[in-house]
Amino acid sequence: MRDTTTLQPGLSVDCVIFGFHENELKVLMLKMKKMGKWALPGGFVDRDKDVDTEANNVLKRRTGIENIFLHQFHLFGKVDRNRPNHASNLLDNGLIDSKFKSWFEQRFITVGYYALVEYANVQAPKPDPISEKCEWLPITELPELILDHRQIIVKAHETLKKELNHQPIGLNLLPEKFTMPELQALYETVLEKKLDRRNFRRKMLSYEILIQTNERRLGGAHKAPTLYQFDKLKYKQAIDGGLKSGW
Amino acid sequence: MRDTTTLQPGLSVDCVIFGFHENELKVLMLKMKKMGKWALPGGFVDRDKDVDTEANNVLKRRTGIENIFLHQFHLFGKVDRNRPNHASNLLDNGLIDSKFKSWFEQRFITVGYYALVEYANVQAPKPDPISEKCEWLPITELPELILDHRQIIVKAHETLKKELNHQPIGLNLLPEKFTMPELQALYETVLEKKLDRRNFRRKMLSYEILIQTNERRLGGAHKAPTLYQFDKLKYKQAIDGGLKSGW
DNA sequence: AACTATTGTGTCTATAGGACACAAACATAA
DNA sequence: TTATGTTTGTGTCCTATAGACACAATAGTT
Repeated sequence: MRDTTTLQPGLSVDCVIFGFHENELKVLMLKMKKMGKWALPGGFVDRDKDVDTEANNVLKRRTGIENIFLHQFHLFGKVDRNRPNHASNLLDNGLIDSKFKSWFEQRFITVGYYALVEYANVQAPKPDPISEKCEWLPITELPELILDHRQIIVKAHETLKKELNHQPIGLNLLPEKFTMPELQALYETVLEKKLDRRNFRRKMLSYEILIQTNERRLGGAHKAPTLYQFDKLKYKQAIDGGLKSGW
Repeated sequence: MRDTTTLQPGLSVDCVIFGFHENELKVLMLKMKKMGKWALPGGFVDRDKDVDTEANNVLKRRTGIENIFLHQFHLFGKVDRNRPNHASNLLDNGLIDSKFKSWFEQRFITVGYYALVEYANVQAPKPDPISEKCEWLPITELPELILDHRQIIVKAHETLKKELNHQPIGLNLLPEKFTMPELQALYETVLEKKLDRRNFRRKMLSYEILIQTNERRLGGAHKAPTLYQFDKLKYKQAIDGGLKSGW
């Protein structure tokens, strides 16, 4: 714990870090020591640092990744969101020193950010001193979370769904090369609904943001699908213009 | 100025209050005494009050309106957004007492909200003690604003454009009864582009959220347009489902 | 009564979206 | 080597929606 006098009082940042693996949307979470509950990676904001900067630092500290898709999506400002026993619980479980108790007892608001990262790029996520581990958890089966962190994740997911129409998110969540079925599985997972295989392909190709390689993904007992990669320039242009209509 | 000890330190709320009048999108602004610059209506958040609550209070204090469309859209968290001379300027112009100077010198973040109100319902907007007047200004010709308030308005306008596809905003910005050309003018103003008169009517009616009255707006040297009003129940359902595609 | 401006209504066409059929190809088993 | 199961790649049909545009109806003005 840093010297709290350099921190902006009552303000924190929490990051909902999304990854995609085995056809599941996952969130990077920390398991608190003793308490057993899970928490979003977060941080406190230095008085002399931008809020965005701290969000980037959180992402860097837990994943080692920099300069990746990271969007602020909501401020959670209810007065009782860390009341009434959060500080006491932290203290009782030996997670903070008693001299910091009053710091944690004050009313806290938190700024929610969501990040899209390539699952394979985060091999060994790093827990913080008060957490016993840092792991990917499927968004569909979350355990008990501290405070309003479940609500924060729900809101992040809702935002991601809406943004999907304005930003082809695949670039950030998928590896360099991927197949059309894999891209579709990502969309179906985020949107929580099935899409027609042939219509999906037609529409996705119509954006003209994909480059077809001459490689195929072998190994399955069926026709080997072609590998694609994003045309990053056209991808950026498509985002700026906004994708026409939705899914 | 309230006793600052009851306030959440370094946190404010600013409201971009949109109105529609004479085919212009307007924003309710305060003109600061002496300084001459204009500012968004804002407020400080009590330690024991929700942030949303203070945003509603700001709206109530300046317009007298309660329970109206009010959405949080962004937290502005750059460390230098009120630096370096804001507190000194306030003091030099006699707008604050010197005992509050250090309070205003701290780093401030602000939560942006935007509101949609019926212009005619705000006849005499109320200035606060440090403002000489409170008026509607056209969004297209804003004078010099304090701090990053221009940027906040731009972001609010961008958000409104995006939301327009998910929420038929007319209900909040127009009077009880209105004509189709008036509704179209609102859309054209918010979107900053012309729409085809006949196609607009067709699409708007297809939502089935309007009720046609048997009244007409007389006075023009031309065919008198029919007055419509919103079917509030269907309006709500349409919002929940999300309007199909955009403008 | 003629004129002007704007509203109300309808048509045509191009495009996009949803439902669906069939051939091609990779791995495995016979 | 051949047959089989499974999934990919491609194309068609139909409908809904969107954009461009023509013409009649009507309130006020001259």
